[in-house]
Amino acid sequence: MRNSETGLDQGRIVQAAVRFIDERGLRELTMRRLGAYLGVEGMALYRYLPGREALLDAVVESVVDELYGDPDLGLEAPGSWVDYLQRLAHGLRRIALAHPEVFPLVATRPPAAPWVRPPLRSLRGIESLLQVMTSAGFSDEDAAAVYRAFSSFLLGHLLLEVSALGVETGPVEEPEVAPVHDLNAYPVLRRLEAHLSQDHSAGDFEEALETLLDRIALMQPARPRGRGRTVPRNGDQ
Amino acid sequence: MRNSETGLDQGRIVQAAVRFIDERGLRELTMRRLGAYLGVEGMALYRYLPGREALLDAVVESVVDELYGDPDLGLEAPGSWVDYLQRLAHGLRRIALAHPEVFPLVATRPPAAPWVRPPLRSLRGIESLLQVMTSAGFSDEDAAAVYRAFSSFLLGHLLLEVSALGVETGPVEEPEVAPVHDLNAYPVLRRLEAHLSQDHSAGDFEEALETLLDRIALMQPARPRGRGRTVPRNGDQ
DNA sequence: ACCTGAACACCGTTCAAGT
DNA sequence: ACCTGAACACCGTTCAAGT
Repeated sequence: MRNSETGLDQGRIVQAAVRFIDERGLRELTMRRLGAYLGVEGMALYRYLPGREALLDAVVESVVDELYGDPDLGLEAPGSWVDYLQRLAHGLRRIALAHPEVFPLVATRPPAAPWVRPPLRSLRGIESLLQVMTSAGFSDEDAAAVYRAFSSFLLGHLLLEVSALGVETGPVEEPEVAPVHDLNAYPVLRRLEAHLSQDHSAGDFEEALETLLDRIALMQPARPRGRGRTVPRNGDQ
Repeated sequence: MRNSETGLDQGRIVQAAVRFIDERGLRELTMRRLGAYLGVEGMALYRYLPGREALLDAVVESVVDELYGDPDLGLEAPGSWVDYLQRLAHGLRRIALAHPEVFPLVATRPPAAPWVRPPLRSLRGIESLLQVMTSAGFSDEDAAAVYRAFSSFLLGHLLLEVSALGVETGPVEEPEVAPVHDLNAYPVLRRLEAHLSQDHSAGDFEEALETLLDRIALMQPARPRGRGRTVPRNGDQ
């Protein structure tokens, strides 16, 4: 038997790294500390990974695979393209909220190819999105445009939502006496403070997603395969 | 005279840091290297800045101030709210493209308050946006919603555009024999590769901005002050 | 086969000492 | 007043040595 209980293992290391980041934040992650976290000397990790950068890439891949690997999500057998995009969006949001400290990494790691955009980083995922859209009758150009629009929608919303959770808080500590800038100089801000501090993320996300899907539906060709979406009637039957 | 020619200075240091990042990338920026870049010993920087984190914050602030400080942009005397939001969006895009290595920092630095969202990071900027929207007749709730929608729009588009430029490329080097994953396993991707690698960023940005502005226009109250925008006629006169 | 210890070149940061 | 040198506690990474 290779690595039954005690032994290291690439998968085991990456999984530990994800947990470590979830618990203590990205900035605390150090090869030596991750080693200690695993009861080992840090230098031992280099038997299984070429270095820190490779570890971070593996962390991102592992977290994103939670999405594409989950059969419950039904990304394999989507009903309609609307259905598919909705599941995909909600799935990614679930990941972002489950690993708020990891998500900025998903969003900013250098892409493998220029057309591989965060946060849908995996070739598998991109392939399946394009597959779904083109099968639904969208042209190649439109499918590519949908991919771009969808990526930027997700990136913007999820990064913002996650950063509102207080991510990147570094070593934390120190409430710091007066981080409240002088609000008196900004009357409108002060008046709207209550509105601004309310959390609208879930609702905003749904609403913007709906808008995006409606916009995509307008590209849709005449007789789509499985539309499953009521779009604002545009004249013809 | 205090720091005429040779001397250090907080402004001088921050400006040097911006240039350093533009030239060699964020990951290369080190207190010691920035010192050397300024002809000084690195430890000398601590006379002017409390530490590295503070330096990064100052870098972000300085870059964002290029926007709010520029009177050409006309953010001070906006014509209509549409005009204002357009100038703001294009101004931020100009910044992102001018400093692609700095922008991820603008996007991911921890916000000063929970309602201060990247990339519109400055209280001054947020105040003026809210001021413009409420003066145009938008309710407080709607003004806050516009602020949120606008932030996530900008964050998504600009981060994606900038990351496509090859940001975060670390120490660069090494084209690495085969970074092209096995495209044969992904037929749709392979077929659409040409479409996907085309750069649509400018057009996509304009189009999405227009859509967003239209969506905002629909919140607009009955008799706006300076509308300056033709919205799809909604029934009444 | 797998981990450790020592080592190297680098960090950020502090502080006494130089000028 | 302003910068430097030495020092400290930490990095990532390599590699010979231990078991």
